[in-house]
Amino acid sequence: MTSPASAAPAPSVEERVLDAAKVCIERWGMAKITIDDIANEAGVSRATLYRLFPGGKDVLFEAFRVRELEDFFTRLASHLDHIDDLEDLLVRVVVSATEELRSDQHLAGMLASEPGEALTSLTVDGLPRIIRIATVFLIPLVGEYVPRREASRLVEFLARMVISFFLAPSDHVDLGDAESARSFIATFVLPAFQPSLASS
Amino acid sequence: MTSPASAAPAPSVEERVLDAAKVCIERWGMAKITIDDIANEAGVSRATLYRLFPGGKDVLFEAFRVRELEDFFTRLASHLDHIDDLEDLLVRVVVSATEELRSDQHLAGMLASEPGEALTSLTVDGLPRIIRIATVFLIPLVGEYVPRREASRLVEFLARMVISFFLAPSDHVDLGDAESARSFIATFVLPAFQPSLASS
DNA sequence: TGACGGTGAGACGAAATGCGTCTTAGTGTC
DNA sequence: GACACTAAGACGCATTTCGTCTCACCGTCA
Repeated sequence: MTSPASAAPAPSVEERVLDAAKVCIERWGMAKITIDDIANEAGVSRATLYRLFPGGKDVLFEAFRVRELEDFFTRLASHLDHIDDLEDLLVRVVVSATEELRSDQHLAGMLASEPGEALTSLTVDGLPRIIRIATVFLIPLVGEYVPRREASRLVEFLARMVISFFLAPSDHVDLGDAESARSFIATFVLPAFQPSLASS
Repeated sequence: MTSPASAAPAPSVEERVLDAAKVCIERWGMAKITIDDIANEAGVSRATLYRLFPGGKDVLFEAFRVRELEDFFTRLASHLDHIDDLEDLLVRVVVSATEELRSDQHLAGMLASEPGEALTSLTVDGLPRIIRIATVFLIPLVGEYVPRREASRLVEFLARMVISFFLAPSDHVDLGDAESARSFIATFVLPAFQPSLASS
């Protein structure tokens, strides 16, 4: 099993539990999961699970969502190398993020079978967390072009727009399309965050 | 909604409930379903559900499985027209049944996420029911070639073989392949049920 | 109109399930 | 041998689910 020669770096117990949570969620949906399901799937006792995530299901689910988001932005950031222009960077961010959202089978399944839960985690409950983690991941990149304070507002704005257009596509804007996204960003984003360049 | 001009013949309450059960099973799996889930999905009160299926979940699930099987054999029988030879008929039966089993997404999902439940319904618990319904559907066809008593044994044998080879494929026999199935039937089936033709 | 069957809503107690904490015993490490 | 970590599972409590029941409502038909 945990062969020392294996390429994988022997996942920690915490990671095993979060992986198990993912399996359970895909199998049964968030609404139907119990602590025991996750503990059994992870091959871990319930006591261990409470030790790792004091607070039970709420804390565990929060950790799960954070990890999912970190994975999301890690994949996203991997598409953002070697870009030396703010507009190009923002276009790539919204296009890649939109593409990834659209191709996320897990998310699609959640939206289909548990729309309430899924929408909540993308809006009222989840959006602050999304913005927080997006900020952590994207500030280092965006910060090269705009002041840190502005960068925060910019990342938040992008996150809101990507999610909004993902959940309710527009007839006029397609953030999954580079052309359309560039036009959108040039019109609605850059003027607000680079006023000195608005007339260029 | 229930437009009178609609082609569909206004599904009965019972059918609506069984449809709802199917939706719930696909969404959550059999292990996690509650009576309320099905009642809500069907837009029916719990009282009505108990009125229709006295005995609750067990009775409802039994009815559900029976309907699924009847659908299965109805589709199967639709592939069996205009065959006037016993061997051809048996080949078509096992090939079509195997193909249908292999392409059944619902069944595949069940086998993946709830192997215990799925296997039980194909073997220890479910096989008698499968054989019973297979007999009802196939006896009229097979009965043209062999006596009724023999026909029952033949249908049962075929059902057992199709399920066995579906669950655990063989290196030597592929009942989804017409050539292979014909060879299998000529070797193992016909000699036992048409001994007079065995040497032909 | 009034009787009647079918239904939704929901109350009810009983049973089952899930939760969170705790204790115990086992295992590997230092 | 002390120690940290864990699986297993018992415990009491809260919640959910079950199965039955009553009642009000609605459409149909006499």
